[in-house]
Amino acid sequence: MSATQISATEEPTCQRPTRGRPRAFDACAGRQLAARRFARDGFEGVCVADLCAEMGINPPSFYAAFGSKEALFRDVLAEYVAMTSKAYAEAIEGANTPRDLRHRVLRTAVGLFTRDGGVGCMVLANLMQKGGGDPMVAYLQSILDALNDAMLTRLQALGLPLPEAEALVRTVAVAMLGLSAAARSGMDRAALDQVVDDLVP
Amino acid sequence: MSATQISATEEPTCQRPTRGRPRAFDACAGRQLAARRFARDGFEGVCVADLCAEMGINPPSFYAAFGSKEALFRDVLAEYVAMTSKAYAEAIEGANTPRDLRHRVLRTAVGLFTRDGGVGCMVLANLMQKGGGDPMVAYLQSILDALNDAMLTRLQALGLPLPEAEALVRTVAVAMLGLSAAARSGMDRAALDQVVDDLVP
DNA sequence: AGGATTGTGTAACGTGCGTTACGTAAATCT
DNA sequence: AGATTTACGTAACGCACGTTACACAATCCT
Repeated sequence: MSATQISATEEPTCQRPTRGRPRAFDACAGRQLAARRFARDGFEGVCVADLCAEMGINPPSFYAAFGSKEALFRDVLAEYVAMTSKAYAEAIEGANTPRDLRHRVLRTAVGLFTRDGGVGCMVLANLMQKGGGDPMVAYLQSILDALNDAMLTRLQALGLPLPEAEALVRTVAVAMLGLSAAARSGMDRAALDQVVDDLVP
Repeated sequence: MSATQISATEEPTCQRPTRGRPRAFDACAGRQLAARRFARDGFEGVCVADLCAEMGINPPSFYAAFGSKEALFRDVLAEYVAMTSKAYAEAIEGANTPRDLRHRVLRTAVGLFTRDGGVGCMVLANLMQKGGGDPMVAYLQSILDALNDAMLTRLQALGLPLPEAEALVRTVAVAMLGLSAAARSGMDRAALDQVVDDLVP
């Protein structure tokens, strides 16, 4: 909900105004670079100076292009959520039994977590590293809640009673936390897939 | 290895010199408080000023008593590792089948993670939040490696071939990462125990 | 060409953090 | 009592970080 949060500076497509001096760097590539770093190191683990250095720009160019560190994070997070939630939705809709849902969702998660060099989940990584009082945590948690609700609804539609469905959702959530952390720490896709098979009886 | 790292300022027992002005605060209680915060928020998520405020002291007293933030972290981490590794060793030794080992270790982990208000694992929480280049990560990883080696040895002693044993160790490691993060985010012991039962077929 | 608009580089500001200098207070030892 | 040892409180330092002022450069519109 509250999906009317608009990018602070640019629309999703990287079109630029036709007047004035053109940019000397690729802002879209910069966003991708930032997305990778935010997923790997978390919001607090990334500093603007490093991002600027990796993009080959100076701080004023960064702020002109992205607004602020937090605005950039919100942008790449929104794009990440849009992409991944679609993948999870397909996994959930395609599941025909509770066990199948568990397996499909976890396999999908592994596929997402091992993209881009195996960096884990941007949402989970930031949830795991932030303190409870942070305002951003509420938003990250709401993203997770949406996924859990989707799983719960599907499991009930498949005939699973509520208590068992909730327990299964918790199990999948715990497994995803572990898979994300393991992917970030370097475990490769083959090993993670084997772990999923081992975790889904 | 290299176990001769000695506490920067005090021996494990909280004995104090008999001369000079006595302390106006309980350093042992302060260490416990710090241990809880380091496990919950990670090394970087704790600031010295907050610790001082919670202990009711000023920074110079903190440094006189504990040496530095990092020295205090090493101290409480060493104590935590000594305590938990004993618990894990008992779980591993008491296991009679691979499935039993898996279940015992994960149950032990849940018991440890839900102590002290459900704050997760101090080692895993800090591993998950630190970047790869950090020198402290190597030490934290070596603690994990020791646990994994102990599991691997026991599994082979139980007759499990190496590839399967390694895969099972990876599965347990991933599950522990998830359980620690879930405990930190507020999942209670009953739910976590149920998750463990669900993850151990 | 000349003005308007947008981007860039240098250099700095403010804040929060870990840490410490320094003078003062409270205990023990001779 | 005086000297010595240890701890405390105030205040500050140095550094890294997010962020911005300001002057200059490059492009588009008329």
